[in-house]
Amino acid sequence: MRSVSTPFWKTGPIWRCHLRLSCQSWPPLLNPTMTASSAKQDALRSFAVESLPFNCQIGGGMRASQFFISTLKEAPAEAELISHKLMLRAGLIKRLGSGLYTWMPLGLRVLRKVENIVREEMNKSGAVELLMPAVQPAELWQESGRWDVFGPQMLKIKDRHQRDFCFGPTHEEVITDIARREIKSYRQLPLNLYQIQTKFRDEIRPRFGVMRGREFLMKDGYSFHISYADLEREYRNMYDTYCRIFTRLGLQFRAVAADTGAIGGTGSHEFHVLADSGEDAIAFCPASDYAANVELAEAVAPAGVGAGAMVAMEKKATPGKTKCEDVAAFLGLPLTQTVKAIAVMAEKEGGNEFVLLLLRGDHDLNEIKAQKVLGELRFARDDEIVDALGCKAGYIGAVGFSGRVVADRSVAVMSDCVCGANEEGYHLTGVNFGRDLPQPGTVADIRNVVEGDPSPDGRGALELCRGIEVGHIFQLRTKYAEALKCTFLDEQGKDQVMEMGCYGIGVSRIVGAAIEQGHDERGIIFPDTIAPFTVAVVPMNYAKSEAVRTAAAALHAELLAAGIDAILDDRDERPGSMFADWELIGIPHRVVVGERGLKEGKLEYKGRSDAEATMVTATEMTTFLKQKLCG
RNA sequence: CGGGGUGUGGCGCAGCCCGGUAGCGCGCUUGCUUUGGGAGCAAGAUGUCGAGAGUUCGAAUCCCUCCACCCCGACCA
Repeated sequence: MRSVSTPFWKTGPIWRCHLRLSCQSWPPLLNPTMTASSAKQDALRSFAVESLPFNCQIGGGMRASQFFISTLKEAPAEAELISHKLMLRAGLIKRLGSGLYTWMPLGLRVLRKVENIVREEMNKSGAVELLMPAVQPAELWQESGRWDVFGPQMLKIKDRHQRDFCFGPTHEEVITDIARREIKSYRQLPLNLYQIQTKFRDEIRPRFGVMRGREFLMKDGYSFHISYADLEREYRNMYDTYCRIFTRLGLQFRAVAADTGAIGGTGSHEFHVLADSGEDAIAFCPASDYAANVELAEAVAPAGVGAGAMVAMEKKATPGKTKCEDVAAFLGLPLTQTVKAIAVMAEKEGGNEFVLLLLRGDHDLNEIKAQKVLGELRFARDDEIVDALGCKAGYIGAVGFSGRVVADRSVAVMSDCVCGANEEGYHLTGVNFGRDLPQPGTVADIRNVVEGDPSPDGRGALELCRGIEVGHIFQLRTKYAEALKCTFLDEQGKDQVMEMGCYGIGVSRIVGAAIEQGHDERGIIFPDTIAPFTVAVVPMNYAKSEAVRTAAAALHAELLAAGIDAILDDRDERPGSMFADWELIGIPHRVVVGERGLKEGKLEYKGRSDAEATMVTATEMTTFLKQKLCG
């Protein structure tokens, strides 16, 4: 709120400081008598040319001495995640407040490259770009009913007349308002509008740098249709477009069937960048296109039924063995033959009901699934367990228990299993449903899927991985169109509610996700398509060797002419520190220009992930690099 | 919001228990030497010790209040 209520002119000293800084960037214009080395003047000249507005962020050549590079040897203590640490160390971002980051020049180049790829592919798909206000009046949100529903995640602000506004966390309301005002006829449909814009969500806990910032850059698109069939067609078009975008970004990703969550509507897919640090667990089937969030993935019963009862039930002493793993090891039986009983209290009219949930020893409870069966529930307290079973947790089981039992599908097909004896220090072996205890009252899917489970589509086994959600597409259907009366006249001249889809991409999050996926002990490894610069030209002994200076400048110019985004490191740093910088920053290709190689007419090439450098004839370097960049 | 933790120069940290001169490494500035993997020597600059109130002759250190930030949980691009 402080930033909102403090007028910018009261931040005078900072403001003036910026002015002074920018003046210093322009000495050739303001102070022509300034003295500088010829190399530096050269650099300033090229900086001035490249700084013209029509040649803005991407493209154009750059010299390292004039670019704002600030790398750190040690990562600030605030960062935990590898991508966050590397972004801070490489100087791509600086933190202003919790979940608020400045994109430094180097980082902004990456962000803009991601943004441009998203924009190009969206344009190719037939979507049309527009830009909506970040600040939105409360009335629209009240009309859709979300002013109160959205909750504290929405930053609400007041203007000088005490009128309510919010800093847009999303734009369904605004776009639907545009559509209802501007679209009158079926002839104007379908239409897909998108924007790339800053959103603000007052996250409960911002973390991981730009991966979960409060202010972030998002591509959000919205489509309008005369029929559900046409929405489905466009949804498929966006699905394909998203696949092209993430492929071009050089990311390993997966489209995942998703819940529709708070935004509502039916059909929905999330796009996840695969990374071990991802916040979401994903189950997928390599043999088919099945993929789902682990919380949602259906755990089907193992194929076939168990072998049937082979042995008699026996009570075995298992002193001190309370975990399934320990019991199985102690008895010399496989973990998959044990059954764990989890005691919960399910909410019921007129008090709670004590329920035993049965899971195979190697499986974990999925509380969301269990709640779908039992309603609201919590774990039972120790005293409640003793009351119901006469025994403390660790040795409990369903044998002799007369209350409600919910068994997971995979437990229902087990035989000769091991479970607690409801007596401290004892377990039962050879337990069979229908013989030693009644069949469970309810059989349901109440566990998380595990690696190797059959895919719900029956086409192979599931594998697990973790992912970072970078995109999400929804079929909104008529949720917002109805609330905001967004209608059109059909061919019969009848009023119809529009079908809508919405399609989001977390542009700034992609930068973090790409780094999670591409890094090593030396730093970031950017894909060619989004690296801040594609090639670093690194001269050895730049200040003293005219041959090196000439060759480096010539190569730099040649690369730029060939359309390759190259930076010339004219800082005359020591070689080790230049190498370390470019490796930390993640520039994918490096060319070293040194007197040693020049004597034989050669330059040294090294890809960011290559173990060894390659000598390349100087005259062939540009061709060589072009091939590298295509392949 | 619940739980855990941290605030000391640009970054990483020590000092706090046991009150008395604010310190180290990196970075920065200047000079000389060095120049194919984060150089060496020398000289320097940079701190309202997160803020406020209190105890005390004296507070980075003890007490109180507040703030900021980070980490673990429920939300989401």
